[in-house]
Amino acid sequence: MSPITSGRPAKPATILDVAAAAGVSRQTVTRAMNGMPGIKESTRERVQELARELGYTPSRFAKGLVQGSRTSVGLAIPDLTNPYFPAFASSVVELATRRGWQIVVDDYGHGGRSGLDAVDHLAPHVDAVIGYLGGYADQAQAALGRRPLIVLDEIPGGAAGSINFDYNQAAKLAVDHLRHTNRVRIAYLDACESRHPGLTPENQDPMVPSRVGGSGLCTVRGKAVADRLDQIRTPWSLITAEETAGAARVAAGALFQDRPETDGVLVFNDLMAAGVLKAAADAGLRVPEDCAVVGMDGIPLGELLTPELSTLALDLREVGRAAVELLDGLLAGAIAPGSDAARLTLEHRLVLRESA
Amino acid sequence: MSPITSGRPAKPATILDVAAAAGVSRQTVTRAMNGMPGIKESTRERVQELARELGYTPSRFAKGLVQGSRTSVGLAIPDLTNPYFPAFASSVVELATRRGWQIVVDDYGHGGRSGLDAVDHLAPHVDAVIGYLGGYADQAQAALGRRPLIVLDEIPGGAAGSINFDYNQAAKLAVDHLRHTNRVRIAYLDACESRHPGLTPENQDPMVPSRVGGSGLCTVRGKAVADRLDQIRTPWSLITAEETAGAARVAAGALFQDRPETDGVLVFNDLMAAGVLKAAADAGLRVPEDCAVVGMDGIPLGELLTPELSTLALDLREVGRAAVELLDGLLAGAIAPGSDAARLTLEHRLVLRESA
DNA sequence: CTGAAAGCGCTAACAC
DNA sequence: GTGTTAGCGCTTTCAG
Repeated sequence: MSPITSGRPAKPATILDVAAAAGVSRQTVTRAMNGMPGIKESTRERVQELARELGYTPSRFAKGLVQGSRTSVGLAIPDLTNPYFPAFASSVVELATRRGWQIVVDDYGHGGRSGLDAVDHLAPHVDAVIGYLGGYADQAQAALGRRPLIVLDEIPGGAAGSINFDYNQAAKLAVDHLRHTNRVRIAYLDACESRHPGLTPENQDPMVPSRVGGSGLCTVRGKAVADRLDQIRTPWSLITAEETAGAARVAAGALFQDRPETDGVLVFNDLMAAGVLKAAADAGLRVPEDCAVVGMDGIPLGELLTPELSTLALDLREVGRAAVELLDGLLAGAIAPGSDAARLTLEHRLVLRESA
Repeated sequence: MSPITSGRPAKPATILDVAAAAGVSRQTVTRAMNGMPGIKESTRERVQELARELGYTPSRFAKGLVQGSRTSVGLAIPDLTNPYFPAFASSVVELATRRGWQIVVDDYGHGGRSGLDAVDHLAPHVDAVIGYLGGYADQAQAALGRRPLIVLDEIPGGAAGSINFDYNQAAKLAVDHLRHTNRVRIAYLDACESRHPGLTPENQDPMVPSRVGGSGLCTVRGKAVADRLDQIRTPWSLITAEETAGAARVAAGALFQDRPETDGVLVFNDLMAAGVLKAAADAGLRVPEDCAVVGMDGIPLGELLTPELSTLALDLREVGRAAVELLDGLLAGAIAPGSDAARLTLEHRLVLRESA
């Protein structure tokens, strides 16, 4: 029988405990545990057996200290509950794993935490952060020191890397499509109270009136849509809702009630667009005959809805790939932090399915 | 100006570099960086400034080695792309973060990796693992040594903790509902080639014939459904598909073609049920009038579908909470590994919406 | 094949 | 207030 089989040690066993139990030096234990050469097979087995019995697990800290870490990347995400983010995360995790990196996630969507809180929480444990922070790029990069931060969908500021989306291009695609299909009473449903990048005073356009209920545009997405709409002199209304399908459903319900002439709705994201589709059904509206609906994101969810959602689609696996490769370049020193090469802009495609 | 402002050091700065630059001892640097008392404010600021300039970041390994780790938990997940898993992960991440734990995720759904691969990958970096491994409980627990493993939805074997679902109860709920609403030609769509726990030889029932195309039941879920169906002597057919909405749509399409008399379909999970709903629409079937559809999982997606999906719902936040609390107990020694208290069984609720 | 020394970067204790 | 001394648990030399 084994010398020590029972009793759960308060202190976990160390390499010395195993060495002592086996009557060998700690080197021999290292060699046995790590499959290193220069050790007799019988010794190795004996040591491994003892290690198992003692419940010995090498300290990842001691190991990391002496060997240099495998790289670990923080992933800061506002809400795992919005399918957009898992879709993105899935891609990041896959590519990162393939590189032998590990991903530490922080979903900061609960308990009133911010993207900056997430970075602060991650900072002590990671070598870099990729995140949708909703506007703390500078402070977050400061918290990370020299370790690279890649922000998505926000003003990059001092962040080492950034990925942005060309919403002007996207808005043009969608708005023009709506107009070309003869939609003349267009509404845009924006997300508010969101963790998405707000408009700064500079790019806040006082000429864009709040069309409904005195509320205004909240997001750069909204700004781009408004600009395009105004540019082609199309009357439109603005509504806003929290960034959930349920809230969007309610808001769109009110819209369809107040302005039954609405014949096209462009929506902040696909999840909210799903709510709009529901609201249209609630109101007895046929989509797209009575009213077209266009979402934004391109998440797989869109294809499961009825009618299937037309949307400004991002290739999310591609976005993830871009983030990971950018980080790789930054980490390797191949890309300079803050340089042009570290400032990516991706474009949406207009994917027409059934809803528009 | 600062003494060293440019040049990216190959070796990251250590506490000694900062101490040297500031002309103080490393202890003082520690005190400055960690907001510890017993240091002059001016010194603290000077040191912090220098640290920033040198790009100094305390080594998490050295820190962990000396302080004892914050606990880090691996989360092994088969596919972030199935909304079920992010919903679960969201809950786990929230509760874990609240405890100051960090979560390292591994989505093993890509590149032919298994749940065991995921655990092997996570093992060196974590103090425990929570995961849907799809059947490697014993080997995974062995890989973790004394560190607790909590497996979900599989035979727990030697895993320290486990969470299972009472599929017999669930199957009864759904099947009986279908029968009580006079569905007489019921089909069950099972997931195959899945990472879900297969039937072991012991619980494989040779009396359950393969009803369609020579394929058989793959999952314990399927077994429970089959048992209940047979028990109440209801004729039924079995079809199988890969665990995606698209595959389910194709499979269900074939079913509706081959057996147009089918008036009720029970589906392995909600994602696949979404595909079945699509297939029904493709076939011109009205749901639930012509054919009822019942899913399993209770993910929010179900409410966005048309018709809204009736389903055997799990409270996923609750499942996450159970996993985290169980792990907490295990880690604290309040719950003994493998004991009854570490073997949880949760139940589904039948949530009736529009599709059945 | 095995052991002894040295040191990774940090912080807890104690000095001063 | 600040510096000095000891390790944390492990792997890398380098000797035997």
